Amino acid sequence: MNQPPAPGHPPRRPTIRDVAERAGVSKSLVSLVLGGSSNVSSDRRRAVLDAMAELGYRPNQLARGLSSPHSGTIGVLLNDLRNPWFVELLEGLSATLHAAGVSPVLVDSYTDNRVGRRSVETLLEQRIDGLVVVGTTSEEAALETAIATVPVVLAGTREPALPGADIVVDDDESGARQAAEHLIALGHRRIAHLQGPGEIGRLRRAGYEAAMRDSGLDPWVVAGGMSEESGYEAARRLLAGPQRPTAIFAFNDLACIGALSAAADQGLTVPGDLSLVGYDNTYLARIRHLSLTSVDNGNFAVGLQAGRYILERRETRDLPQRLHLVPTQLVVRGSTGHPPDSA
Amino acid sequence: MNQPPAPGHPPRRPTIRDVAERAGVSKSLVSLVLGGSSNVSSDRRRAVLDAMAELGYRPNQLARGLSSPHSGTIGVLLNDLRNPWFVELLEGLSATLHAAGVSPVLVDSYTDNRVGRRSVETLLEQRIDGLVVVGTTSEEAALETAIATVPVVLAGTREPALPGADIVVDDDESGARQAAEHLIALGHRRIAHLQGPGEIGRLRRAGYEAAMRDSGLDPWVVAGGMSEESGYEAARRLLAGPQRPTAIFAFNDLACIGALSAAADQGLTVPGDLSLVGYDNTYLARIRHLSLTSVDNGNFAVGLQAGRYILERRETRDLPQRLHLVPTQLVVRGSTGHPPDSA
DNA sequence: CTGTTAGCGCTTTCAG
DNA sequence: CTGAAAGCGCTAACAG
Repeated sequence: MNQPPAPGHPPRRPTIRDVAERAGVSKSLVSLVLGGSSNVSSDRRRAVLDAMAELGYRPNQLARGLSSPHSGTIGVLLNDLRNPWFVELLEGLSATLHAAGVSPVLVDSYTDNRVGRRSVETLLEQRIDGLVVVGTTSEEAALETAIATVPVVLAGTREPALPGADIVVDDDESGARQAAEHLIALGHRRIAHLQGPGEIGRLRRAGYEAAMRDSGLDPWVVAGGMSEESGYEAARRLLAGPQRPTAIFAFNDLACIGALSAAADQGLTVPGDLSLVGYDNTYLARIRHLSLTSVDNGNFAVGLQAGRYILERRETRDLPQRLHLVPTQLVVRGSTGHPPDSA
Repeated sequence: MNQPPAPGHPPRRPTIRDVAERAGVSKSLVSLVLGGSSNVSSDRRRAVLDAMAELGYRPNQLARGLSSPHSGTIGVLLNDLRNPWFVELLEGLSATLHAAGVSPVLVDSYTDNRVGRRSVETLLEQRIDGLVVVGTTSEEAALETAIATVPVVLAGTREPALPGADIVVDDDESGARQAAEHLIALGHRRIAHLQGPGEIGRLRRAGYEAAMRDSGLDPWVVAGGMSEESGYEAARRLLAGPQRPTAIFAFNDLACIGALSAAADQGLTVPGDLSLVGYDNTYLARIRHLSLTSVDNGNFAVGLQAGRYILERRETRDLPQRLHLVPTQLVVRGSTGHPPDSA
C-alpha cells in the first residue's frame, strides 16, 4: 500500500509511533506534546522532543487534518499575480494566520483559469478551513458553492456580493476624496477622473465627485479601466480635446501610468502641464522614473483584519456579515503640482 | 472527534461511503471510479457519477494522500511576489502539472520569512510529492534537508547548487550575448554592463564580455544589483564619469529602469543620448512610458520543462541531475537606437 | 467485475 | 498524568 519495504535503507518517514517507541512513551503522549497540551510532565515532554529531533520527525498534516476538525490551512485566492498590489495584503494576512498556526495555501485564479484548473474546487478538496478572496475574481459561481462549505472573506474587493462573506477593504470613497482634494488644493479646476470597473470604481468615482462638488467644481468622469492600455486610451482622448484637463485622477496606478504615456505622446510634461494621481500606491508608483502621487490603501492592515475575520469564522459559523474599512493615505510624489496657468 | 452531531441539518460532508450507498454499490467500486479505473461497467460508473453529483460529493484529498503513495501536490517556492517575472513560468509549470492531475501549492518565501514561517518545512509537512524552486531563494539550508525527502527542481535559477536537483533556466550567456550584439550592431562602442548577483550574474556578464571581445571592444563591467535602486546608483556613477557610455546593458529590467531614471536626472534622452537594454522582458519593459528593449528568457518554456522534470522524478528517484537550457530572444523596443555621434 | 478487509498517521475519548 | 482503542476518508490488496 505505502512505500515498498525498500532494500537498502528504509525510506519510510518516522511517525508518531516511532517517536513514542524511541522516547519510551505511548503514542497518545506524543500526540499531546504535539498539540501543546499542558498535561505532560516536563521530563516526558523533553524525552519526546528529543526523540523527534533525533529521528528528524515531521508531523504529517494530512493525517492530522483527517482526524481533527481543522485542516490547519486557509485557501488564499489571488486574482492575478501580474499586478502585485496585493503583496502587503498577503503579508498582513500571513502574519495573522501564522500567529494562529494556520498555513495559507496560495492559488492564482488567473493562471489556473488558463490551464483549466478549478482553483476553488481544488482548495475545497484540500479541506481548507476557510477561504480568503484577494481582489476581484471571476470565480463567482465557484465562490457561491464554496461559502456553503467554508467561511469566506473578501479582502481588497467588494465583489462578488456573497451573503455571509465578510468584506475588508480600504475606504475607497475617502481615498478618492483625498486625491481630488489634493489636486483642488494645488489650484486645479479642470480635474478629470478615469473611472474603473465595478463597485470599487463606483465608490472612487463617488468620492471624487463629492470632493469636486464641495469645491463648486464640475465632475468630469470618463470611462477608463484598470490596465495601462485603458488608461492610455482614455487619457489620449481627454488630452486631444479642446479644453484639456490640468489634472487626471486615475482608477489605479496602472491606468495612471497609461495616462503618463499619453501625456508624453502629446508633448506634455508632468507635472508642469498635467498632474496625475494614481491609486494603490504600488511599487510602480515608487519607481523614480514614474514617481506617481498615489493613494495608499493600507493593504497590510486589510490583510491583518481579513485574517482575524477568517479565524473567527472558523471557530464560529453563523456570524453576521461584516464590513471593515481601512483608512487610506495619500502619498505625494512627483506627478502632481500646480496647474500651468497658476505659475 | 469530528463534526459535532449538529442540531439542524448534518454539516457532515458526503463521503465515498454515502456515494456507494446511494448508488447501490460498494465502497471500493466508488474508489475505482474515482481513480478512473477501466474495470467498471459503464452502467455502474454512471450510477456512481450520478450519486456523486446528487450528493455534491467532493473527494477528500487529505484522506487520499494519506493512503496512497502520492499526495497529488507539488510545492512551488516563489522567491518574491513583488517582482512578477515568474508569472509565465508559473503558467508553464501549472500546465504540465494540471495535465498530470497534480496541484501546485504556492508559497512565498519572502513573505513567509517576514512572518517567521518556515516555508519549506510547512510544505514537507503537507507531504508534497516534489518541490519546484522558482527563482533564487535564501532557504538553502531548508532545501538541503528537503532534497533528502522529496525531488527538487530549480526553475529560473541555478542556485543553490543542490546535488540531485535538476535545473531549468534560460540560456543566460547567450541572452546576454544577443543584447550586447544588438547594441554593437547599432554602432555602439562604449557599452557598459551592470553586473547582477550570483551565478546568473556571472553568466550574463560572460556572454556580454564574449560579444564585446568578438567585436574587438573592451568590456566595461560595473557592479550593479537586481533592484531599481542599485541600477540607479550604478548608472548615476557611470554617467557622471568623463567618458560616459553610449549604451548600458543592465542585469534585469528593474535595474534598467533605475538606469533610465539616472539618465533622466542627467538630462540625457533615451535612446538619443543613451541606449538601454534590460533582461527578463517583464511587463515593466512593455509599459509604454518605459518601453525597454529586453531579453526574453522564455519563462513559459522553463516552467513547462520544470514540470516535466519534477513529475519524472516523482516516479523515478535516483535520476542523474539534469540541466535544461531554454533559448532566449531579444525584444527590441524604444530604449535602444544608434549612438549619438553616428547620427 | 465486486465486496471484504486492512491499514495510512494522527487525534480523541475513556479507563486506568 | 498515561495507555488502549476507535475512527477520520480513502486506497489497495485479497478473495469471491
